[in-house]
Amino acid sequence: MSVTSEIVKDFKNFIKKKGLKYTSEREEILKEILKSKQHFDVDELYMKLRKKGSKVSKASVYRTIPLLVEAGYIQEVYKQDSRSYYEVTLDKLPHIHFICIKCKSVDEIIDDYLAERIQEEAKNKNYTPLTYHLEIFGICHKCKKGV
Amino acid sequence: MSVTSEIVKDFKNFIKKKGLKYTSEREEILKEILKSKQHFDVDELYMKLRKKGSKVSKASVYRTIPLLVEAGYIQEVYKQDSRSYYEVTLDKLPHIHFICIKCKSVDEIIDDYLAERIQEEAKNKNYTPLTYHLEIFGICHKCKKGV
DNA sequence: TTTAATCTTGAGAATAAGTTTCAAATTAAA
DNA sequence: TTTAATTTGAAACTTATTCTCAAGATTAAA
Repeated sequence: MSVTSEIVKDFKNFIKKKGLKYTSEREEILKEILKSKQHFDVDELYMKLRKKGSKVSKASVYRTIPLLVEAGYIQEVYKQDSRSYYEVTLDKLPHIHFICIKCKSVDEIIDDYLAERIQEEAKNKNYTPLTYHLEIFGICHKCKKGV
Repeated sequence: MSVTSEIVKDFKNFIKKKGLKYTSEREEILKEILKSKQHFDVDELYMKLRKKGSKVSKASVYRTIPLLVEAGYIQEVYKQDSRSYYEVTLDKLPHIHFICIKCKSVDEIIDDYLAERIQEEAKNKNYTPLTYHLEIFGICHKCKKGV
């Protein structure tokens, strides 16, 4: 069984367990998202669906995203200009973004140790952590050299 | 000379260097912000100013904030419900925010080890780190118990 | 101190992401 | 099927932030 159909099956379960109804719109949106290899926002996702001939509405996209976040398939990675960007989580750990304040480039790393420490800190505070954003603002190598 | 008047003097210099004009509105806003001991958003700041009898407009508050960020006196610390929250930078270490997605409460800690590790990671990537945002989203103790 | 050029202001209109409303359509259980 | 409950699309709504513009303030020079 493919990874995608495995996830689709799990999502159906998740929806049912919540006493909700499994609809073709929800499945379409999930499947489209699983194809994305990069960050995406609602508009991009909606446009991709429309171009494929899907009749799904933007409202449904907005309504489905929180479900997918709750189910753990996607996470919000950053906000920019009052727009939220998401990405597929899968088993990827939330990662660190380095944002250069000069050239606006975004680089990323995954630091397992840091991830663990963050989980610990959350638990010390009696929080049930779901996800996190770590953005480091600074100046990248290229800009420092004046490239 | 007090810390506040020192900053006010520096800000005036900053404004002049940029070829802008130093106005009473800009000074009022800066002074009010310097009094804040906690996170604030534009609305809170605007309300505080109005209660004191200030005639400053919300538009001016919105226009002044980017200048204060650029000058380094304040920084955006997180966004919630499409609203930005700021705090006075001074020499405070960037800290971690725990944001409860249910009750919207924000708690914070400072973790020196985490701060160091973040600096290290940045240097490994050849970045010159200036500041960072670490936001952990989850469910707080109270909400988990259903209070 | 007057002038003139430029910038900033307040008020309200505009913008745009995200949410809500509601009638019609779909789902799911009996 | 029948029926109750949920979901959908479309459009209206909400709300933070930005923009517009005429009137007022600041600045440097005369």
